[in-house]
Amino acid sequence: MAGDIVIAPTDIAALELFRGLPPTALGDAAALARARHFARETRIFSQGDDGVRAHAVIAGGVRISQAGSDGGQIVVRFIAPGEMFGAVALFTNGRYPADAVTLAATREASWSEADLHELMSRYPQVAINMIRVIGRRLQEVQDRLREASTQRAAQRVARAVLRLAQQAGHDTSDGTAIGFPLRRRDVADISGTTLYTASRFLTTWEKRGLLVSRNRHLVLCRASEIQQIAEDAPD
Amino acid sequence: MAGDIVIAPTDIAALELFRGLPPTALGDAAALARARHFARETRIFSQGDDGVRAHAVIAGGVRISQAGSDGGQIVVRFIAPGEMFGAVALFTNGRYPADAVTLAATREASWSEADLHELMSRYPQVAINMIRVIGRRLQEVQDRLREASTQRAAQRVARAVLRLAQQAGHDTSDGTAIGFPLRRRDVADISGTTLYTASRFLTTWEKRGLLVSRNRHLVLCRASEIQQIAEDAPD
DNA sequence: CGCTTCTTTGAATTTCGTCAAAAGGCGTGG
DNA sequence: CCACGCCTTTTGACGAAATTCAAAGAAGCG
Repeated sequence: MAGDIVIAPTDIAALELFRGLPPTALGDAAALARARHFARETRIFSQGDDGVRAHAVIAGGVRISQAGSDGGQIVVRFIAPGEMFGAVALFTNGRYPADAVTLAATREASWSEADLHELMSRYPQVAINMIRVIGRRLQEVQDRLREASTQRAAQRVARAVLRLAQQAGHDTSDGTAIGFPLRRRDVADISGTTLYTASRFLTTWEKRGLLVSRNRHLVLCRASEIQQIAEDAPD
Repeated sequence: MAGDIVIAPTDIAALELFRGLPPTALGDAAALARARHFARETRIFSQGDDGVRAHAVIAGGVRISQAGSDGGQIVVRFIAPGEMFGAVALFTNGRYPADAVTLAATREASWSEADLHELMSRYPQVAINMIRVIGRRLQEVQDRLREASTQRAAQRVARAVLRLAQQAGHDTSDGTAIGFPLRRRDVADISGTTLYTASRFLTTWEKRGLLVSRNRHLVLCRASEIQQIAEDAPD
């Protein structure tokens, strides 16, 4: 299920956490990293686990989801290549606050708490990068919170797919394709709505030619019209 | 409206951002700080402003609220004494992402971007503290996002007042009083519901004796029963 | 004492979640 | 290669929760 693999310094250089660091720092980071490979739909860690490490996706994708004491769950975030995950818990209470499950076959690297602190004290830029990454995510989650409280389901679903395209989209002949597979359930859980409501909107939009959904992969054909829906009220 | 005032190192020592620092560091921080005093309902900064500084409340309270392109707005957070605010923008895009307005007469301190970076490079613990603070807030906002998406209005309002009591509550003869004044509108905006819905629940609970609302100050009398409402479904 | 702001309460409307069931797609194993 | 089964998606009907609109009452402030 989880196989150890080698990791190249060029992989490390592509991570947001180590942006702008000198080659020696990248070498240090690579030397301290534990690299692994996971199959699709494999759990990397679970909510409540201790032994927290700082993770980053090299290739593939990860779904970070959070379940409440009641049944309800949301997708906190999807992690695309280059992004880190699970690291905030190192600085708060030492337990993962959410589940991490691969969306597809995935390569990841991770660092222990001690090693990350070592890297941060040796290269303060790592701490600065981390503040920037967490800060951006804080602002993004705050935006989503505002949307969840003030906007309707159609707008939230539209914004969610736009954000995903921004985060992990690559251009194809017929539009912007989102880099990892998403079920309707995933779209619902990141939009803050139900499977049924998300399905209704996506199907409607597909019939209008705004997007295409093929084999759990979304392709946005007319992003500007989806943007319209995100801003206006209509369904 | 805004008057400059002196600031004592003991005030600095009480700030979450400078926790665990040696006295010399506190002195440096105090020397670089700009301290000011604001009357009630005064705007400290506005969404979109540049010239970002890192702020902290010494005494009083601040409402951080965010408005979308549509009319809708939410309260992102209330800032109690000792807490920082407005600092994340220093590491992201250099513009305040929200409005900051005083809830009551308030003393605050603030640092320029250059001075904060200076303090961080001289005392790395400041950067670590900042990561911890932002990390905690990220987790808190994620919790609220999950609640907004999966729980009903009654539960969200109940959780909001419990969180506020936790954050800024002090015990009195008849229960836990929240340290700053809150209108129904404020409670609604932080619960992700409307003024009317929030009012209905609060008056219902007040009639049941779970809490008291006097002159815009909330006092939680039976926190355990409010906790019940937050966990169960009933109104 | 009058004005403004805040709060309460009622009634109608709407959105969205819930439940149920059928149809589709994909991979696996025979 | 086909058939079977499981997972995913679609679609309809219903109901409940909460927003919206309206208006009156209460409270603080000058």
